[in-house]
Amino acid sequence: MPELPEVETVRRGLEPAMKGKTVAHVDVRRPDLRWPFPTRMAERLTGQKVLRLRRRSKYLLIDMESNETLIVHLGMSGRMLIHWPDAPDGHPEPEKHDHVVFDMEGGVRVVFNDPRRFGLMDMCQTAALDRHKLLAHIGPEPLGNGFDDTYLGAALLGRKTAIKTALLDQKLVAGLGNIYVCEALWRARISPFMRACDVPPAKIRDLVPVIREILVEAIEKGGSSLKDYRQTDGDLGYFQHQFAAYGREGKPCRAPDCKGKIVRAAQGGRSTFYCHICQNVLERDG
DNA sequence: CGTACACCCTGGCCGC
DNA sequence: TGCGGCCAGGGTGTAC
Repeated sequence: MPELPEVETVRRGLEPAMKGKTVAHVDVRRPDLRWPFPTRMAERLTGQKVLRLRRRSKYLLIDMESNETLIVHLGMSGRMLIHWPDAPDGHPEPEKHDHVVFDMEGGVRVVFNDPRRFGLMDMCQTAALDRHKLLAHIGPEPLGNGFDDTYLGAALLGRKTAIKTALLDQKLVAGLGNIYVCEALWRARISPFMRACDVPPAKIRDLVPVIREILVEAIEKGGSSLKDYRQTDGDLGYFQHQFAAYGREGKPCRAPDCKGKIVRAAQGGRSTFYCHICQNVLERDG
């Protein structure tokens, strides 16, 4: 599902289609996603040039020349499909879950498709983005300078919730979802069930570079599939990465010389994947 | 404030 | 084959 690396991949993929181009037409094909679309969204975007595309956490930020920013969240199943103008049969007819169609000057079409409609869009003054309800309380970017072991140690202090749950908290660190949290804990050999405040300082020091490595690797792999971005299936390879833990229930642990198997357990209503040997999970409490 | 959990939504999959 | 039930899960809202 779209976590930080996937959103970053989408951002990079959209740049050649949108950056520096003027929005010629916007077709809003249903009234709402998770929330109603911003008022007069189509009118506010039409005729405006896209200055740049940014990302904050899992949010895609599209800055317009009008000093407004379009905020896009892909939710669970959201995609941005690009239809280039040189396609032999022109643009295909919109499909059932194509909710917003952006026609750019020059003929490129960008389609927001989201079957489950957990995605959302909003607009706000670019200068006021930091104060926007969705962005104001998000923690530091894991690939930025604000995320280091000093910060993480302080953030986990006194938190009794499981480290798995804590890392999913966007106020603690931005952009991590279920997949990359499972992968990071596996790689750092930390039990997902351990209370956040009980994670030893040495493990916290391990966790910071591990999280960075995993995200960077995932972005690089997403980037390598960008050449396929023109394909109408729009698949960015969300599940093409080689995960070590996520989704590998019952399969052998990939750690060298480890004879363990990946286990799946419910934690906070969602699946956690881990190796009970590497991650030293005894019962259910780390 | 921290913590826990229900809820939103659809498509895919599994078992009967 | 058809159908019910469950699962995926990010973020919000509510309750304790």
